[in-house]
Amino acid sequence: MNYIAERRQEEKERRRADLIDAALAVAAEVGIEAMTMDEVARKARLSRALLYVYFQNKPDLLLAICERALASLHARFEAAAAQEPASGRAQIGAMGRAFVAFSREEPVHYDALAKFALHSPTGLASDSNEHACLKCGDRVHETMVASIERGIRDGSIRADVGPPALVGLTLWGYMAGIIQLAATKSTVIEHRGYDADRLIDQALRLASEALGPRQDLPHDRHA
Amino acid sequence: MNYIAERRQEEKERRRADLIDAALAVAAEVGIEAMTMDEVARKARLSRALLYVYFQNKPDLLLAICERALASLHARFEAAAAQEPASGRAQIGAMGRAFVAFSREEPVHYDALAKFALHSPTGLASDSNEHACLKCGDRVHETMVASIERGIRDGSIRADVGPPALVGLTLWGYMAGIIQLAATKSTVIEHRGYDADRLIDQALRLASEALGPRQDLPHDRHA
DNA sequence: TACAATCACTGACACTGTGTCAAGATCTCC
DNA sequence: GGAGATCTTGACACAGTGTCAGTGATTGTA
Repeated sequence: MNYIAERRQEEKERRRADLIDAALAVAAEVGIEAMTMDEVARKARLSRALLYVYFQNKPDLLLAICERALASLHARFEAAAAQEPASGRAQIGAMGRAFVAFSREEPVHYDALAKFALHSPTGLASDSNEHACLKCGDRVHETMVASIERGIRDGSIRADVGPPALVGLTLWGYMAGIIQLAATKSTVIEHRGYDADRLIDQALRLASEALGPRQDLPHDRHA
Repeated sequence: MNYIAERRQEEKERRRADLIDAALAVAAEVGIEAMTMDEVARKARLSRALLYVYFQNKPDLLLAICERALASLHARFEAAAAQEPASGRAQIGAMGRAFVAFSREEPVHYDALAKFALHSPTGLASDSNEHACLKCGDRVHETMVASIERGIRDGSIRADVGPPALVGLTLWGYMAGIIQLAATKSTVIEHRGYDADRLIDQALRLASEALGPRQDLPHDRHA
């Protein structure tokens, strides 16, 4: 019968999700770098071999984690946009802060993304986890672009800032770089007399000012 | 005698340098990720065990590569400052372009740094390679800060931009993020209708504008 | 020159982790 | 109850890291 295959499909997806949960749990304990396939399998109370039925290899499992991470980040960006209806620029600012909160509240997700960011996509099958990640990334990007376009329309972002898609990529790059710096080099930053929070404030403010109209109008208040 | 120990010391340093050269050569062939200690030893025509006399472990060898990378980057930054005597802001812009050139002309050095950037310093012995890296990073930072301070003095950078040290960290983070994005996600960027070069131009321009005086003065020309 | 001490160097080993496969266990349907 | 599909695993081969006892070369000493 057909509904049997359907149930099996659901069970498969459920188990896949469980395995990702197990991987996240292990990564939370020992760090994503030190996580081994064996520990993940043990945490899920399955044999290691079965893991390779659900994920091609370890990088593939990490990509599955990345997909979740990007989905979560996307949700945070949407929420950020929703809670700042004032202006497009305020939305972008809220997304910056949301990105920071994400990196702190979901460190494993964040670490997975940071690792993912190091590699170029190998580009192949459209059913791969990698492809799913790029799709998720697209959605995040679209969310940013929508707020940038809105900001240009409502005047909170200067029109000559550049093409919205390119500005979105730029801001993503800026924030990714800053957050990585703040997350991994806090001791160095403190050694220079500041701290991660001040760096992030500075970075958000500078970026926001860069987007805003050139002269200090009342509009420019909320940096 | 004493000069024997001295010669041995020199030989040791020479061999250490040779080993790093070998590592760089291997990394250039197979990528820094896939490089193995065995290949490095074979390239240097030594046993693998000897490698562990000169470097504690593989990460330690990578840190030695990072130190070289940072030294090279520092030299590029100094050169950038020297060739743009016009203004502090122009110097900073030149450093941004120098960073981009570095990432493209010394990909192995760049990759080592990008990997290094993922980890927090473990902070311990002051004779470790890690400590040497942080020292080198300090020098790079100082070079940036000097140009920022100069820019504030000569008026090419607005005085209320923030504390120079913090601005330096911010710009470093911005550029590191953008370059990583441009280097690893060029296919994604092209998929959105742009390319790595346009992203970099946009990022450099936006950052430079953020530093400059608020209204478009003639000064603002060289973005 | 002999011979001890120190240093440079290596082969072989133990260990950890990945990915694969043949075969056993379980489920489904006739 | 048994054929066939599907799920699951133990055991294996392999690759890479890090270590150490021991060999051989170099230096200082009698």
